[in-house]
Amino acid sequence: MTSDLFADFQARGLVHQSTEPKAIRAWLATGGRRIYAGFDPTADSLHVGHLVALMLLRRVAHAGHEPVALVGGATGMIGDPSGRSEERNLLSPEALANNVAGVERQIRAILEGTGQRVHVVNNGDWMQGVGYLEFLRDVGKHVPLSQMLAKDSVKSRLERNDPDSGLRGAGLSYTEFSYMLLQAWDFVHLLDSLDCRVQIGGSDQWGNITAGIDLARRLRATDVFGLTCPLLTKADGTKMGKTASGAIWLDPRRTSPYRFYQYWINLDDNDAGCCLERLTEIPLEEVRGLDSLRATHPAARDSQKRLAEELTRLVHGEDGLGSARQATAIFFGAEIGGADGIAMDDALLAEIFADVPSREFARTVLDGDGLLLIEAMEATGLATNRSHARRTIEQGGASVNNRRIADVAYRLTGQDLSGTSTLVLRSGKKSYAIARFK
RNA sequence: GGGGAGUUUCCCGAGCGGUCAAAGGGGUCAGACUGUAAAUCUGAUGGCUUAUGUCUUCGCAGGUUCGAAUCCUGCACUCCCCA
Repeated sequence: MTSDLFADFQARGLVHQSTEPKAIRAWLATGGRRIYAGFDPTADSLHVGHLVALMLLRRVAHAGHEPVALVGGATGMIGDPSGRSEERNLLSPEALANNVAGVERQIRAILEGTGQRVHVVNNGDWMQGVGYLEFLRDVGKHVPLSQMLAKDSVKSRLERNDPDSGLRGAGLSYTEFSYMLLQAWDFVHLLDSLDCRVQIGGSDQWGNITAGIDLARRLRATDVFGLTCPLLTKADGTKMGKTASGAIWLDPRRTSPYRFYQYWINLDDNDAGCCLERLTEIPLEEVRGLDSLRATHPAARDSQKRLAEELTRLVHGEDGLGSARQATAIFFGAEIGGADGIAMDDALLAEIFADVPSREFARTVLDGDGLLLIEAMEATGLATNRSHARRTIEQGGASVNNRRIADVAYRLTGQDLSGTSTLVLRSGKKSYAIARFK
């Protein structure tokens, strides 16, 4: 099965720059080609910002080609200066190995199931044994300094002055300057080992990609291609996937499926369209349909719902999507436990309320008269003091297991537990706290 | 060095010697509305206990008063003007 991948990319707004569009298109017209994108292991998990590249590789696979995901075990030792204003801190080899393992696992999880052979390679594997002198002779000799200096990633950093000394060009070390040579060599290596002739990446990778193309031409006298996609940004200019509380990660231990799901649900109307195009595999006609629905019935937020559903399923699986939905129902007021509420056990509650502050009490405080709700609210931090807690209750803002409690003198007893030892307190609409009784 | 103005509860900013826990605005917290948005509207907003109670607050330290955030003295800091 082969389709016009290049045309598909264009239709979905995924082409920013490319070398020889006609040649790429022709090259991709035959199935079984190998196309690569690189991922730097700067953390043990990828985040939302990496989704565009991951989805590009999935499209590659669906078009009948073999995706090659390169994890930068070697380049991660150096740090890519592209798109950064300051020198990076170097990672320790141990941290890097851990990051590589985490990133590889995530890439495999997302690319498998496409029915295509998936190559996940680590440039550390072929760079480890290469000596410095050897590299300078085999690679460095073939790269003109003028071209290296002309790259935007280098130029912008060279123009930067050191804030303390005012020294010109203090913003880029020789180490990071050399980064592009490594990435260029990766391309040549993948050309040799896998006959991989296309590298794709974000628009900030253009310089590194063309460096590889030049090197391949000089060393192998053969044509290879490069393609970049626009960096995904929000309509207000801020980065996609960043929130006030940090990045949205793909690892559920860093960002729970619920929060991941919520990120997309809350996406601004202006940003939903391009996300549907670039981050999902929803057919374009359907995307257009959602676009017009969004214009006519913005309140229904079909686009956001669909986006959240597709992406949560992709990243966290059907189970993750299920728990995200359940958590959503509960977060937005569904009653927990009791006759009409959603049945819950401690484990499920712990997962759903993973990000919520919690507090442990002795089980015995629930015996007899029980624990004053006011005290529980203060102890869990839902209220800064007892007066605040009392006020909240008086104004109808307090609930236990999502059941509103308006009685200031209410006392919590064993009857109020929703799991075997857990109880969910809420103040206002979205401020939750967990009380555990052991 | 000389002259003037100021320092108020999270912030800004009113505060007649008693009726000031202290106007008003912002913020914050709740409620209503709503698209889990924005805007809007309502209530609350020192602590403790919940009553028409009590304790702590108005730069710091003293003083005058039955009684002061409000008057006096000294100290600290800030701002403005003239040199």
